[in-house]
Amino acid sequence: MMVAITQPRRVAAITVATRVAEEMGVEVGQEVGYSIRFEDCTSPSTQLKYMTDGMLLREALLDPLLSRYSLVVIDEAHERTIHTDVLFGLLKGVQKRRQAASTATKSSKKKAATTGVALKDLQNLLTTSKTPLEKKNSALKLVVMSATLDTKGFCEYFNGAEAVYVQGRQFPVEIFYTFTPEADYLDAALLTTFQIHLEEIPGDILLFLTGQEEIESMERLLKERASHLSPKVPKLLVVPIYAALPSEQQMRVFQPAPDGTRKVILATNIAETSLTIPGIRYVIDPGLVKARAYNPRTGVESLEVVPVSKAQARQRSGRAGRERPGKCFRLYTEDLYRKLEDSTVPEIKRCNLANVVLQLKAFGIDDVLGFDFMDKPSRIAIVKSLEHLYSLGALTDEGKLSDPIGTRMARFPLEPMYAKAMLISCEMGCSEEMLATVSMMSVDSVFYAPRDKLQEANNARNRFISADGDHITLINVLRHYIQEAEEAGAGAGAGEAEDTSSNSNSNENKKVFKRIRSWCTANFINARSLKRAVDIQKQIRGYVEGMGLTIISCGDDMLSFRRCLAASFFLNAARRQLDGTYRALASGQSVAIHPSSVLFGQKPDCVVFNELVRTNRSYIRNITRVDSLWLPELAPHYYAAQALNTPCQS
DNA sequence: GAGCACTGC
Repeated sequence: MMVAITQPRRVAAITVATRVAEEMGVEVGQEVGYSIRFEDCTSPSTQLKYMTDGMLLREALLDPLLSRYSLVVIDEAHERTIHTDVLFGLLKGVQKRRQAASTATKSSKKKAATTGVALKDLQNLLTTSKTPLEKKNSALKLVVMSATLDTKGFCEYFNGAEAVYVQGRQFPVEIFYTFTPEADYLDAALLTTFQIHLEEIPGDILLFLTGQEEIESMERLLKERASHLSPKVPKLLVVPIYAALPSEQQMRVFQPAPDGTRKVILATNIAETSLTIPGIRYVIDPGLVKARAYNPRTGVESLEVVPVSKAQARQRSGRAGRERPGKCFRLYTEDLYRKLEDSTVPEIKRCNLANVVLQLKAFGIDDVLGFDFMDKPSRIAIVKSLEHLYSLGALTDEGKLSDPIGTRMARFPLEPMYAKAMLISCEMGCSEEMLATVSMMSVDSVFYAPRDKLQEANNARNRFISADGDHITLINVLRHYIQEAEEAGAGAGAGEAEDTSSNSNSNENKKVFKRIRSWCTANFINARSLKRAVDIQKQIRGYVEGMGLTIISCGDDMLSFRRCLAASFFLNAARRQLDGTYRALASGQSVAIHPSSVLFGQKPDCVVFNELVRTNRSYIRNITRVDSLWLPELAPHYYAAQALNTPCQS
């Protein structure tokens, strides 16, 4: 039997597996391996399996007792990802069932859950548990590793499990607060940066900001001020980093600054946990973060700038003490720090639960409201998700998973609405187009539009534009990309261009990769996003075919495809009002077409959309024009025919 | 004519 160790992120699973394999003197993929989406690096001899928490959830769908594992270790549990929280509840249930099965043959039982365990304890657990675990249905051991200060909550949730404390390795970081609250934190950050630069010993600065726009404007300000520095003062090198930045530019943060130059990194939360930048001695923390918020009543998700939690503030300051002692400047008062929340609200309480509820139903948990969550989402959020799934036909009138629709939907690694769209498209003869659409919808925007080259970027996008809307435009991008990749690779698939296992043709592959990359650059396309979309497309195609369904293209019959979009996304339909604004038909709220849409300024009568983002206004994005009469025709259970057959006045 | 933190299957 194996040991599973989960991580919230893919890179973490790979790097920890690699490190452990190295220390054990084995090759990664043998005794020690990892498993993440699109990449399974394990073998029959694998005993320690590092994986993303989402991957273990997927495995649990196929093997609800996790019978291949004797021990599951949940690492970084304090991050409380949505996957971690669902795993908690599931694993408690699995423990109970396996315990019951094993106590039928054995009488004495040890406590199974432990919080915060050192590696050597872990090894003890492994060795001592070997013999009894050879038996089928033996008890499942569970270790939860968390950097949280409040272990009580974890121990209570895991039935009074014992806590083991491990000293972390970290250099001291001196914390400074402001004496009075700052009226303008950006101005304060600017001043603090130069104060450090002029008064402190060498070492790079990490400044946390809330988003791309803030980073871009701070970059301009810092560069402008730095150009006025006296020539006697060391130079200041400003480097931005955020997730949407193309990877070539992201790499700049890892290059050491030239001698006599101090690097200042302007980062979003990406530098808090996802990546570690060497050379940081100073951290500037304005104490704010842009976080996802969810209003279960309206079902609208939004991004809002909110104060960080104490745990986040500590995580940020820790970034100054990874290689040597450092300093952290918090741009708020100590009193304000004391008033911050202890920890960030778990993700499961801040987002749409449609997917979580669908997965739970697929596990056979019919009473989702009674599920043993460590932090329970609000009742209304769960009920909203149940209604959503019911509208999509995933649930029966009794609230059970419908078959085959619901069971098939749960198998797709997609949002429920996209999963349903795939199923509908197979019946409507345009599954190839829908496959491209859901793949493109599942990744960050592939259009890269830097502010200084906006016009050029828009011109590039015009080459792909469809007058019908964004979905077909995105299909065009994907089609062109795959064509380009095929021409470049002469048979090599677009997705494989980068990662070939054989070395004999690696030069050939390098050439292919280079050509594709320059095509992306020339067309202002984010290569990372598009590569991901191609990977997803391949994976979903496999799932569809695995269900015995066929992928067929409607060719140029985009009318059929748009009808299919209407049939799939009827819950996200909007109609133009007399005053030119739009009304979302399901919620009744007033929305506007986002300026990034190809339909912006086109005034279509009726549209379906995939995303509603709330900023100053509520904007809909990724939109296709449809005929309002299609809605009652294709979704009669949702739209009464008479409600929509009055033409819109224009 | 505006702007989307970060993950994950």
